[in-house]
Amino acid sequence: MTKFTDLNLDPKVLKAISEAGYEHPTPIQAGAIPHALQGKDVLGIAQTGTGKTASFTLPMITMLAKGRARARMPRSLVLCPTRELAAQVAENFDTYAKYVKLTKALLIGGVSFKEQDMLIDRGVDVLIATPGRLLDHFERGKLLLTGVQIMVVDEADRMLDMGFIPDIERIFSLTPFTRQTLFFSATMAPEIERITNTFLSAPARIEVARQATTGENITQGVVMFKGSRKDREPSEKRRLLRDLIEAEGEALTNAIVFCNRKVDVDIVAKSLKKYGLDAAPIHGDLDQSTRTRTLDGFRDGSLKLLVASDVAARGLDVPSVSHVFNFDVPSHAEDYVHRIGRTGRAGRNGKAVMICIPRDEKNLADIEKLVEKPIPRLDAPAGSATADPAEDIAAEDTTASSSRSRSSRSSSSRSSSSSRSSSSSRSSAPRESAAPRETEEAAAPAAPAREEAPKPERSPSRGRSSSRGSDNATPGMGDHMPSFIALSFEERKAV
DNA sequence: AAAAAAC
Repeated sequence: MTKFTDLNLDPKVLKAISEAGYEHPTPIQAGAIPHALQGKDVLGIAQTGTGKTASFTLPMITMLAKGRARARMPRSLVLCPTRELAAQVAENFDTYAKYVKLTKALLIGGVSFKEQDMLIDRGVDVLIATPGRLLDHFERGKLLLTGVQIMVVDEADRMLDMGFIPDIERIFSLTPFTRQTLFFSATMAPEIERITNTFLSAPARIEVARQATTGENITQGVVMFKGSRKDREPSEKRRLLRDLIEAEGEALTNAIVFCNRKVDVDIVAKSLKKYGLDAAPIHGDLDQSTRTRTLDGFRDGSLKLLVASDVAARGLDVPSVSHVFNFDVPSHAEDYVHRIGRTGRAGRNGKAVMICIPRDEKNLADIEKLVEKPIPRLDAPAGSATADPAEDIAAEDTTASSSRSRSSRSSSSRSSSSSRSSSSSRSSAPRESAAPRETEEAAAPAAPAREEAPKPERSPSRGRSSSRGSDNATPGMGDHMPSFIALSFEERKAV
């Protein structure tokens, strides 16, 4: 079995690796690092969670350890689709370049130019950036990319989804064509294939097949749900979500709740909070400091429920969560796999529960086709979905501004919009006392019987803090993806 | 149809 020490990495890098508790490279690392160190282009086809990030940071640090950066001319460039992902890569450099003198700058939107400019001015070895902000700096004449020796494109297929490909092509054209390119994508869509044919030269192609399929350690289920009336469906659906969450009891240590739309992320987070659950929203319309704070809180365990848009579906190195709830059926079947892949990581057990309303049945069918097996239907927890229609109108009221004047009880909960108070009431309170229901709807059953609830998975809810270095873990190892995801585009079409 | 990312 290959060890990091077999890989010709700088001794100082090896020291940092070993201090981080790693000994054996993951398949993508073992495959990519030797080629990268030889100066070859690399085409890595791998999911997040395969140790992909270290497969480029480790050789980069080794190669950049020699030489010095010049002002405004970064020696290497890493492009990421989202700000969080870029920040994560930067952290990875910090970890492994601990004993190497390397300067880096993180160029992402949502924060001030000033500090970024200062760093660039001084000269950086590594530039980690999202495309928009990078080009912004370039257009201001603050940045020269002609000194880039190594360029990394991370999560290229997601860049494609987000319409970044023209930017990427432009950035490619600003760097010397003698550069070394390390290119990573989870899939090889035709457009991605075209880019790699254009900008990579004779790349070593490393394709990582996932060992396990979705099933093994992630228990999946879907609750088919129809509102008692069309206009009541949203609030009843939120109630169902609460019941599903509470039905999990102690087995739920932390969870991500995915919604398809940003407004719903806000509404659902607000609704959960209103009922005493420890929840906070994250999506791209929130300012960067809030996003960072929320994510940090979720990582360190002080936040239990993260309500998220697909900003968090891919790539984020969130600690293994015990549960994923799909409040909405994702409309791209592949997103389902990415979302539920946030649980059951590193060999632990996870549970993924989805709510499907009639309108989403087509999308559900697409998902089942993609994962090649039916998702078991679950019964709603007893007492759910039948009663308590008018529930938390106030939560909706924040966004439905037009109807706001009509609703007499809307004023109570509007104030705290998205600010995640750092108050002490972080842990979830019992719902009876927490639900602020002074109105007549309060007559609805407060504590439904739970016998029919989906059985809580026995998940070994160990301390999350140790999640990174357990067992023989290698960076990011161990979240399980269905086998199809590792197939190339052609192979998948054939299925 | 929506999310993400630039000011």
